Formats: sequence, C-alpha cells, structure tokens
Amino acid sequence: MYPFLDSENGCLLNGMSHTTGIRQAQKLKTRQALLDAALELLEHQSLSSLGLREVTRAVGVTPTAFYRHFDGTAALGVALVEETLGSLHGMIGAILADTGDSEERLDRSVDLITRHVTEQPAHFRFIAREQHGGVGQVRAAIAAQLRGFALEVAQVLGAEPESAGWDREDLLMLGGLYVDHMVLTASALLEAGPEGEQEVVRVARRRLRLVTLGRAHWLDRP
Amino acid sequence: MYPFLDSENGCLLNGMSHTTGIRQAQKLKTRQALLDAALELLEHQSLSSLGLREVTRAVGVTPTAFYRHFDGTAALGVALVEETLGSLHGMIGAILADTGDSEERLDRSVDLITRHVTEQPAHFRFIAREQHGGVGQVRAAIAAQLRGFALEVAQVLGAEPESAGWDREDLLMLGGLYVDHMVLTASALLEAGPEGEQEVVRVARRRLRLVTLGRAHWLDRP
DNA sequence: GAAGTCAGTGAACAGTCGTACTCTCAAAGC
DNA sequence: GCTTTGAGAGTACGACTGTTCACTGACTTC
Repeated sequence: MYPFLDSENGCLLNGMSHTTGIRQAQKLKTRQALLDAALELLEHQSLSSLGLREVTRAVGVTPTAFYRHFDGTAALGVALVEETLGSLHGMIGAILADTGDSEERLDRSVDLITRHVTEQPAHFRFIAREQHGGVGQVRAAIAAQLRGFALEVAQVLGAEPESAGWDREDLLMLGGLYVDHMVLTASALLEAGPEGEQEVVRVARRRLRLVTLGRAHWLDRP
Repeated sequence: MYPFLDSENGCLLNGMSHTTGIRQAQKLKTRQALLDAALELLEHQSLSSLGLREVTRAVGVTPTAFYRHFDGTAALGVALVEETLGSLHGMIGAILADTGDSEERLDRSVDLITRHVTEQPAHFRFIAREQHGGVGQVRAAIAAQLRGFALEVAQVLGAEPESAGWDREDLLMLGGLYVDHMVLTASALLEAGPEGEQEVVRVARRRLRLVTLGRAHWLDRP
C-alpha cells in the first residue's frame, strides 16, 4: 500500500508513541515524497508544465492520491516555496550578525550562499525559476517570502551604526537590493556550474562591495 | 489558405516589386503570426508548458505548418528572444548617451524603461520569465543577449570621465549590475501593475542612485 | 472488539499533445 | 506554358493529461 516505504521506516514509525499517530505520519511521509519528487522533476522544467501524474509516477502512487495532499500542482508549488524559504529565515541573521570587518563579512556572505546553493541546488533553482514563472500563486508566495527577507535584512542593517540617519524606506530599499542579489547570485551559480563558480563568486563580491560603498556615502549630501 | 490574412495585406503584398517574392513574404507573415500568438499565450504560462498546437490554433493554422518555421517550441522561444532583445540594442546608447546631470539622467533611464515596459509588456514579461526558465536553449539565448547589453553599457560607461582608472573587469561588473537591475525593474513593474507603478519607479531610482554612489567612490581606497 | 475514518487503489472519462504521413495548389523558375 | 517547389491542409497515430467515481483495508476511536 505504501510502495515507496521500506521496512526500516516502518519499524521507525512503530517505535513512535501513540501520540503521533501512524496514519498521520504515513500521510506526511507521502506528502514529503511528493514534494521531493516534484523538486527533482522541476530541475529541467518549470512548474506550469509539471504534470500531476508525472509526480505521482515518480513517487509510486496513484494520481488520485495526489489530491489527498494538494489541490493541484499550484498548491504543491506554494508548499515547495514554504519548504525552501521558510527554513532559511534564520540564516539572514547568521550572515549579517557577524560584525567584523566589512570586507571579510562580505566575502563570508557570498561563501555562505555558495555553500547553500551547492548543497541543495534544486531548492534554489526552483525559487529562481518560479520567482518570475508562470504560476501566479507561486510567484506571490515567493514574493511574500522575499519581502520578509528584505525586511529582516533591513532590520539588522538598521541596528548598525553605519545606518544612522537612514529612514525606514531607504533601509527597505537596501534590504531588497541585498536579497535580490542573493537570488541573482544563486541563479548565476547554478547556471555556471562547478567550473564557473569562482568567476561568479568574484563578480558577486565586487557587486556587494560596490553596493556597500554606495551605502557608506548614501547620506553624503542632501 | 491564409485565414489570418485580410485583403488589405494582400494588396500591400501585391504592391511589392518582384524582388521580394510573394511566397517568402507570406511565409514571413505566418512566422510573425506564430511569434505574436506565442507571446500572447506566454503571458499566463511559461515556455516549457506552451503547446505547439496551442500556438497554431491561436493563429488559425494547421499544427503541421508549424514545422515549416520552427523545429519546436524551444526554437520559437529562441526566435522570440532575438525579436525582443535584438531590437533593443540601440536603446542602451539612447539611455546612457545623455551626458547631463547624473540625477536627471538616472530618472530618465528609469522612465524610459517604464515606458517601454508599459508599451510592450508581453515582450518584457517573456524575457523576465524565461531568463531563469525551464528551457535551456532559451536561457542561453537570453544570457547571451544580456551579456551583450552589459558589454555595451560597460563600453559607454568606460568612455566617461567618471570611469578613469577602472579596469575592464570592473566595468563589466558595473554594466552587468545595471542590466540586471533593468530586468528586475521591468519584472517588478509588470508584477505591480499600473497602480503600483510609481512605487516601483521610486525604489528603482533609489537603487540606481545607490549604485551610482558606489561607482563614484569605487577607487577611493586601494 | 465493533464501528468509523480516510490514505491510497484501480478503472474510466473526455481531452490534448507531438509527430508522421499524403495531398493540394498557388507561386517561382525556366 | 511547362515543370518544379514548398507552405499549408487534412488525417491518423499512440501516448499522455487532469479529474471523477466507487472501492479496499489498515489504522483510529470509543
């Protein structure tokens, strides 16, 4: 009945106490399998061409079972957005909390993005691809998440002494600029592949340096 | 035989001299009709989900006729890229050639982009959507065109007195930065719609101002 | 331990898809 | 004026799509 489930997982589930519920755990597992399969299939196509049956076939489940978890492929896309970007919200602080030298922090930011992209390329590819993709609901979900990131960045930057005298709107502009360049860098890394990675990293660093320079002189004159 | 062709065009074609060839003109007209129909259909979906039959149906042509013009939807996408961005190469100069006050030039640049996007939204939407889309050939075609734009911008900027002492690599970085933000602004304008246009324009101006500020202080210290 | 819930099955539905044929007939070339 | 060319028509093919329905049977609940 659960063809993608091996005995190991079955034992693991049996080990759980009665509080969780075997049934619910199974359902979540199938749901996750659908998400994983979809993410893999989306490596070479975009969401608007992803077939419902295509996903269920990859998981080993009947097409009908899909509807137990999502209304359609668009809903699956929204879920993928939350899975990908929802877990990244803490990372912003980790990058920017480092109050060391500006140049060093800049390099470390780019390195951290590079590492995340190379570790889970499919997730970032999905975001880059569907950010301007054909499914409106997914675009909206990504935009909402990225707006949240921009706000976080703006808050962190606003607390720094370099941002004295900045109004809220300019800080949001700067935060959005950083976030957009994160996504742009991630996409460029995916497109370049391992051999072109260093070149992308170098350019990304220079871009960030230029933006940081602009930030330092933002209030030079009225 | 050419159901989308009205008599007016027929007369127009008859008026052409024998050099052109009625037949070739008709073929080009069908080809253009396919491109236009595809562009319209791509407003609510991405290229990887665009059906060959879907396009021919919109034009009023047999699916078989499609192959007389393109190998498949991917080739049509590449043609769309060249149609959209190929005609824009002169615009770069028109934007940046204005050697007036920096602030004024900046505003005029954003206004020019805004005007172009509102005048032909489908073209820009297509580029923004397929820049990171699911069809590799189209991604490559867009990337090549944008690289060309970045090079043009870099050349124009390099000729200005503000760029004294800049090496070629930094100029390319700056050119790419400008181009990427053009695309980003275009996409934001499309997403915001007419009511949100002014807000997008304001943020885009600030971003450009910050980048220009960073440019002015790029060589301040080694 | 009996009754109920519900994740997943299997069959069937009416469409759509890309592509391969042959055929037509107006324009092009001599 | 004849032949050649080629853009598009028409038909057919097998494969795939999203969605529906009644169903099974392992888990849950009382």
